[in-house]
Amino acid sequence: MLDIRKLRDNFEEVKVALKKRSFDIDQEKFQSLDKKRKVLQVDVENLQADKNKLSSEFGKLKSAGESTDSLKETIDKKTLELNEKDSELKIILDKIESFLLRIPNIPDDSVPEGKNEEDNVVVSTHGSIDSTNTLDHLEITGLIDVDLAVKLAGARFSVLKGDLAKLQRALITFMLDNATSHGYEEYYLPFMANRNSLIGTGQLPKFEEDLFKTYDKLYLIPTAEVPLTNLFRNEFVNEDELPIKVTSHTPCFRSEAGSYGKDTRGLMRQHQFEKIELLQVTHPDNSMKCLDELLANACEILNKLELPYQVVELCTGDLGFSSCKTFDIEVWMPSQNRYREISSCSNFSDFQARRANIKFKNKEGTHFAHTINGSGLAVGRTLIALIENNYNGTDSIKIPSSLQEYFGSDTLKTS
RNA sequence: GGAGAGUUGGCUGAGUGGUCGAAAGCGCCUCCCUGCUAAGGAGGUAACUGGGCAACUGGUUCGAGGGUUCGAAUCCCUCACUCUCCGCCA
Repeated sequence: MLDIRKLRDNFEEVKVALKKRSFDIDQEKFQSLDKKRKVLQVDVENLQADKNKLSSEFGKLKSAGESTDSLKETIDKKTLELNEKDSELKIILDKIESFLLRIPNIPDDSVPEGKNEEDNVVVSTHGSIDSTNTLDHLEITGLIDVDLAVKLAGARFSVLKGDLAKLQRALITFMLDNATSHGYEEYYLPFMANRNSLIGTGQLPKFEEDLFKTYDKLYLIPTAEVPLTNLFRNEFVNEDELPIKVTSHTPCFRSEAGSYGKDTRGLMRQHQFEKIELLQVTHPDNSMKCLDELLANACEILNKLELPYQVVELCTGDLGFSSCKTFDIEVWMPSQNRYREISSCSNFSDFQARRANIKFKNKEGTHFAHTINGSGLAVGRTLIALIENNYNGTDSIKIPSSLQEYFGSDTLKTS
C-alpha cells in the first residue's frame, strides 16, 4: 500500500512512476474523493469535539444536582447531525481505502523501463551451457512417479523415490546451511496461515484464487515469505538489529489456477513444492544494498552447484504487484533450451511493511521498515536443473562436489 | 469435547460509568552528579490521523465488531485469540 500523503503532495510524480509499469492511476477520482474527505472529516471532527465538550458539561451539571433537560436536547441534535455526516465520511473513506489497495508499488528509479518480460535486462550470465543433452528429467530418471502421485492426490503432484527423495533432502539441508552461514536465522514454521497474515504480505484480498484454503479458514502457505514476514507483523523492530535476516524451508502450495496447460510436464509447476526462503527486514536507508546481498546469497547456491544461470532484472512492466525492484535468477534447463526462473529476489520497500505494520523507532520518530526476500532456492526446479544439466547420457547424474557430503555419493543412478 | 480465567502503551502490569490515553515499574531520551564506569538525582517519553506556513490544535484507539448511555478500558451481546484444569489423543 502506498502512503496516501505521497498522493496528496506529489500526485504527478506517482502518476508518472506508475505509468512506467503501465498502471494508470485515476487522478480525478482520487482528488475529488480526497477533497470530499477533507471537508467531511473537518466537519465530523468539529462536531465530535463539540459533543465531547457538551458531554463533560452534562457530567458537571449532573454532579452539581442541576437540571440537564435542555442540555440533553442540544446534545441530541448535535448527535443527529454528527451521525449523518459521519456515515457520509465512512463511505468516502472506504472508497479511498479500496482505491489505495489496488495501486501497485512504485518502481525504483533504477528499474529499467519496459512493457513486459521481453524488456527484462540480463544482468549477468554464469557457467557454460552443455547442449549435448536434450532429454527432460522425466525421460532421464524413473525416480519421479507421476502415476502414483495422481493416484494419491491428482495432477500437478509428484512422488519422488529412493535416491531422488534423498537428493531433495540433501539439497534442502545444503541450502539452509548456505543461508545460516550468511547470518540468516533458521525457522521452522506453520505451513498454514490465517487471513490476516496473507493480507499482510499482499496475497489477499486480490489473489485468493491462487491459494488452497482449508475447512477451518486457514490457507496453505504459497511461500515461506508469508509466515516469515508475518513473524514481524504489528511489531516494533529494534533499529540497531537491522537488517534482521531469517530463513526457512517449507513446502509451498499453489492452486495454479489460470495456468492450465502451462508447464504440465514434470516438476516444473506443481501444487506442492519445497523451497528455502531468504528474508530480510531492513532499514529503509539501505534496503537496496541488502537486496544485492540477498541476491548474491541466492546466486552462491547455483555457483556451488556448478549450474549455469543468468540474473535478469525485471523491467517496470514485469514487476510484481508489491515489488519496487526485482532480480530473477534463471537456471539453464537443457530440455527446454532456455533459462527458467529458480528464484525471484525483490525489494518491497515499505509496501508490505505498511500493510503488515512493521515499524521501528528512533529519535526522529516511528518509521516503516523495508522488507526484501527471495528464494534460495526453489528445490523442485533445482532438482530438474541438476538432473538435466548433469546427466551423463546413459545411467547417472553427477553430483556437484559441494553437495556430495550432503548426498553421500558423487553420482545418482537414474533408475 | 467440558469447565473456568484472560486480551490495556515498546515491555510488565494497575484500573468496574465522567476528574483515564490510562497508576507503577522496566526500557528509551535529555539534563545534573561523577576522573571513567557503575550507582544516584531531575524531567521527558503511546500509536494512528485531521487542520494549520508555523506556533499550535482537533479526532480516534484499552483483542475485533455491534449495543446501552449525554458520556464506556469499565455495563450488555457476538466473534477471534491466549491461558489453566478435566477428558481424549500422540
